[in-house]
Amino acid sequence: MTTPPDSSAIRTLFQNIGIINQLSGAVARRALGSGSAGGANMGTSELSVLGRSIRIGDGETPTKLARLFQLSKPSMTAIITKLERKGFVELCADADDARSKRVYVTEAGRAAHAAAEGALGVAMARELAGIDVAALLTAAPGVALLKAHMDERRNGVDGL
Amino acid sequence: MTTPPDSSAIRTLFQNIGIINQLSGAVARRALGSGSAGGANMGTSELSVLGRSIRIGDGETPTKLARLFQLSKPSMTAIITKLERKGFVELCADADDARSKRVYVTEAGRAAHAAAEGALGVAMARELAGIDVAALLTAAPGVALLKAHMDERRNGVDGL
DNA sequence: ACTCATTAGTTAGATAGCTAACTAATGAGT
DNA sequence: ACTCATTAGTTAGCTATCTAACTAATGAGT
Repeated sequence: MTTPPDSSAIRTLFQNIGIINQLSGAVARRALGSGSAGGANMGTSELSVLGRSIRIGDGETPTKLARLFQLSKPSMTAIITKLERKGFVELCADADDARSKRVYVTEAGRAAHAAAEGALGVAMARELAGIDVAALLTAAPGVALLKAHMDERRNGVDGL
Repeated sequence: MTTPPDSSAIRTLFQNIGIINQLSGAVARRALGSGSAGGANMGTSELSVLGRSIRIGDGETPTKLARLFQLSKPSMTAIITKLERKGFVELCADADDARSKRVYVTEAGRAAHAAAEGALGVAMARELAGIDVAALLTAAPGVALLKAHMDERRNGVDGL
């Protein structure tokens, strides 16, 4: 009973997810890297952090951001340091809690985000050209379910 | 027309895929790492290469394996070197083509593979305990489609 | 008001993937 | 038979992630 009957299908699913992740990462890296079309020279994680801070609101703590993206705290430190060096975010001390910092997006950060989003959108559209988008999106609910399940499992497992 | 109307849903899909990949990688690493339950101390890529060579047949060249798993040639060199050091595979020169090598799985490799598969199966079953497997598998066709599409796109893009 | 477990952030070191560039062998075109 | 583009595999160096362990601040329990 340890291994369900569908284990082969599930293994294939995870393997395909791994390959997709790898290939899409390569596409994104190429788009953001030293791109001609407004490429802003940032990594995909940097873009995600910037995007969330712009869309939903900045002033979050690094640890909160690490949790949101399911990244370790050291990884988030590294990402924020890179963004700060580029002048895309500013780190301010939290008035109430001297342990915490708050991340704010600068104007330069907003501009870089817009440019990078544009470049990435173009690259992804090109990458997905010709695919049956409706068929592709049938995967979304199952994937979201799996992500939510694993999120829950993880939370509380180890030190974020 | 560069950015389709569903771009937000697609972005979420890719983001969820990235998180799933990361979390499942952590689960697998824990299961294979220094595991008590027959943990064979190998990485997931090593296990995949071993598994494919056992199930479908060994004697493949490293480059062929790299293509099959959509990994770069240097990565495959690293994986095979690790497997060889552990005594799980043997590398033989190809008689017909002096540039090529052939990868054969040893008896120790077969045993290690069985142990690792068992440990991983248990870990994955535990990880997925309580999930709606049928709902999960509704994602499989869409994911397979996307993987196939990106596979095709990639082939011929750069030097494998 | 002390003590001590918890939390925020960082530092150090390991790992697995990548690209670029190299060597050696092959084979196609002249 | 030469030349040269292609292919197999490796090496070197980069990047992004991780875990483990650390410091400093917080706050709950006594």
